Amino acid sequence: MGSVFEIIAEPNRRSILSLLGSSEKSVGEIEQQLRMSQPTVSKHLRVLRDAGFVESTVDAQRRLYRLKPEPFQEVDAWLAQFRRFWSAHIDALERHLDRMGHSRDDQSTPTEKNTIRKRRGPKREKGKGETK
Amino acid sequence: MGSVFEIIAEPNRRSILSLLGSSEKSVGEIEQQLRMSQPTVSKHLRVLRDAGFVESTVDAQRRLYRLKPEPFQEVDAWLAQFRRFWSAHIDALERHLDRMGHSRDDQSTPTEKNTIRKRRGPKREKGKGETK
DNA sequence: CACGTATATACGCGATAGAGTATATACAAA
DNA sequence: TTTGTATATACTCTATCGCGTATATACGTG
Repeated sequence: MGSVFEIIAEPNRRSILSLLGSSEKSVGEIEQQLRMSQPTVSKHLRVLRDAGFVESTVDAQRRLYRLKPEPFQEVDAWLAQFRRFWSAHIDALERHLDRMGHSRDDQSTPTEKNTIRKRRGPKREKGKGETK
Repeated sequence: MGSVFEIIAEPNRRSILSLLGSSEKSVGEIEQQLRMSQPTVSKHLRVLRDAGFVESTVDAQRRLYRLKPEPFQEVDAWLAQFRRFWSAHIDALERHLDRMGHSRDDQSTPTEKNTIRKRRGPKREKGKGETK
């Protein structure tokens, strides 16, 4: 599997990562708390480990998995190129997040606003709302 | 297509987003600069617009696409839960990012670094190495 | 050693995404 | 209107993903 983005595209994998965010866990614990089948958990963990998101240590028959930071930072690095851009739109953003029922406890940068509208003369119509 | 993560999982879409990061562009410009076929560009733009990553205005026969900030922030919000975790590992992280430059489809990381094996019975060990 | 537990892997299946080709639509200029 | 340009969509094909089922492997205990 290619990039870190493809890795975190899978909802169950994101759940696993979030779960491991609190503390390291065994496969069985993950299986139980997330209500996924054991093979499914193992396979996702395999993908996550190959991608560097997690690492494991052996404890008797158990494997304890925990997060590794690097791939997250890679995502963050990609996201960084858009930060300056969205910082001017935080208000609209909050509406958006509220609407989706997401909790946003982030700590983003509030800074300048560079809303550069460069529309020209009206041509004829507007029809901007294409099918949604 | 479900989440924002699935949207940005596609490499061509990430390229489009990065390109639009500099300034708004028409389909033709994207097609040319990224060397993708026109239908491919249009379809990706459709996906991106449906997901709220971009919006378009009409300029004669052209459509000018530009970024919208909300979905990026959504990704950022998810990432936030891991920030406190990786901040302790910045040094290792930088090595990681340096090393991987930008190569795709690479997961060569030898994840078997500190595998604390505590078994004692020699049982006929099979390749614990992750076959990939 | 046999057994139970914990985890990993193999295999087949159904769903779906992305690309290519062809065509449809919108608009402008002649 | 006809033609040319710019973009969107329909359709088909192929590859891959994620799951379930079944089995293999590893380990501790009796």
